[in-house]
Amino acid sequence: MAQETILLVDDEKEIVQLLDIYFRNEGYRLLKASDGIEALEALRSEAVDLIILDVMMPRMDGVEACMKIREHRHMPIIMLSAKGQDIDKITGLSIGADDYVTKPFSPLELVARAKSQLRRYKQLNRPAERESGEIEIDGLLVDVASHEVSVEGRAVKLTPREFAVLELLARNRGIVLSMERIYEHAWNEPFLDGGNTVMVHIRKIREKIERDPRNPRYIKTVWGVGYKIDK
Amino acid sequence: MAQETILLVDDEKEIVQLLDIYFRNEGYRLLKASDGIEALEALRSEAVDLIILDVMMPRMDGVEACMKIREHRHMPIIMLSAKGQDIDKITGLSIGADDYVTKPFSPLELVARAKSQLRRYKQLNRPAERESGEIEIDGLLVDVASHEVSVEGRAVKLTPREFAVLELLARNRGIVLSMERIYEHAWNEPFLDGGNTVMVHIRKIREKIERDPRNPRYIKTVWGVGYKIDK
DNA sequence: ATTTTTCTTAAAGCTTTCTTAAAAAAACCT
DNA sequence: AGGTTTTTTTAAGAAAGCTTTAAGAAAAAT
Repeated sequence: MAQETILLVDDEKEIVQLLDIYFRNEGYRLLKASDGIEALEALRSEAVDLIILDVMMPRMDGVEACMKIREHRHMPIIMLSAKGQDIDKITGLSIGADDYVTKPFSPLELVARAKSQLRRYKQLNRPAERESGEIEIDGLLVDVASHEVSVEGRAVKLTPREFAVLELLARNRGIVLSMERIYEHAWNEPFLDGGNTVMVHIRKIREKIERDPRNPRYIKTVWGVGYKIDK
Repeated sequence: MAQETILLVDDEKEIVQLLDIYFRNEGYRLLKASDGIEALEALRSEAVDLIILDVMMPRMDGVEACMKIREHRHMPIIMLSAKGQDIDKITGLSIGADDYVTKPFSPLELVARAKSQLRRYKQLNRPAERESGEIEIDGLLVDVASHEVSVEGRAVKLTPREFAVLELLARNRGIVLSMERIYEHAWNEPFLDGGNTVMVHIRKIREKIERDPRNPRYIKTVWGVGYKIDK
């Protein structure tokens, strides 16, 4: 998955530095700007997925920057405001921000809110991603929406991981997938050790969907390479 | 597909201007009215697919407008309300809005909810125009309009939140909904912490509608994914 | 302002799932 | 064929996820 970029706009060095650590730690790319003008410039040259804007800044404050950005861009914006800054006044303006956080705030909370906004934004951009909800292979039916699998009409209960592995293979019919690729896709984390977790899962899946696991009809072993479902 | 039309009713210029950008960008036609009276007029002369109504407006407020519209029309209505305005009532029988967003709202969230309502109504008008305001599942009756629920004829009293959760699941039969999605839909706010509030609510609902909560007939747990009601 | 209801939080207990390790089987290579 | 490597199979312990309870906080009703 591509790394997401966050633009943090604040003139207070300490805050920027602090948040830099937190967002980096969560795997985001963090761009920095210290006022509205800089922010607008940064937006011209970089692809940004989310903006965090402090309200109080020199040259161009957060409110103005927010409205300017909104004229052209629709990525989520989170506003940072100080306690005394009368939140109601800011939020009442309907400047188009998506969330508001008051200082002093917990960095973790801001990270959580940022994540939440990014999640929603991503979903919005691909709503019709019903990825053809169902995959049918011979007599094997994989229904992503309901998370159900059936073989020749008989329902089969798979665990989350098993489902992820089977779905991956089913979506890539005819393509051999290495253990690494399977692991990294289905587990969503790097494949480090040389464990045989994936194999064990394949075994479990076969046990459930194959009539004769020794002679699998669906998930074929490609010796020395990986697994695949034939086209 | 023909362009869909949204009628935005709000007296606050900034909000209208802001949303104009968003909905235009998403490919909708946006009509504007600044109070309930104008809204009703607009409805007479134009074909509208969805209405967004601010609760607080001069001349005729959103609540009254909503009720008036409901007398004649069957179309999705989303209310913009301040926090603390009896939300349960807004989506309840007397007022009859389909959804609501509280100010200050995230434009992205409003767009997402608008899309969701449009999708729902389109599906409703196509296969079998059966929105008697009731969803029937096996022996479970969910009355969307009056917010009443009964099992095998016996009335069951659910709290507003419980109802929101059950309604969401009932409207999405056969689809697994994650805790996140359930929370964000039924609570109308971002799911930040990893709390188990949703689970506790599910438990309460089961206690009320299931004969044997351990072996639920309606709300099924999908391990590691979420909850669903089977189709 | 008080009572009642609803919601949230936290923790304990239970169930399911995942991982690990090791032995057995199969495929490959020379 | 014999040795080597890779995959399959098993089983048990560890980890993760779900359920249930209960008590306090918050919200709503009176």
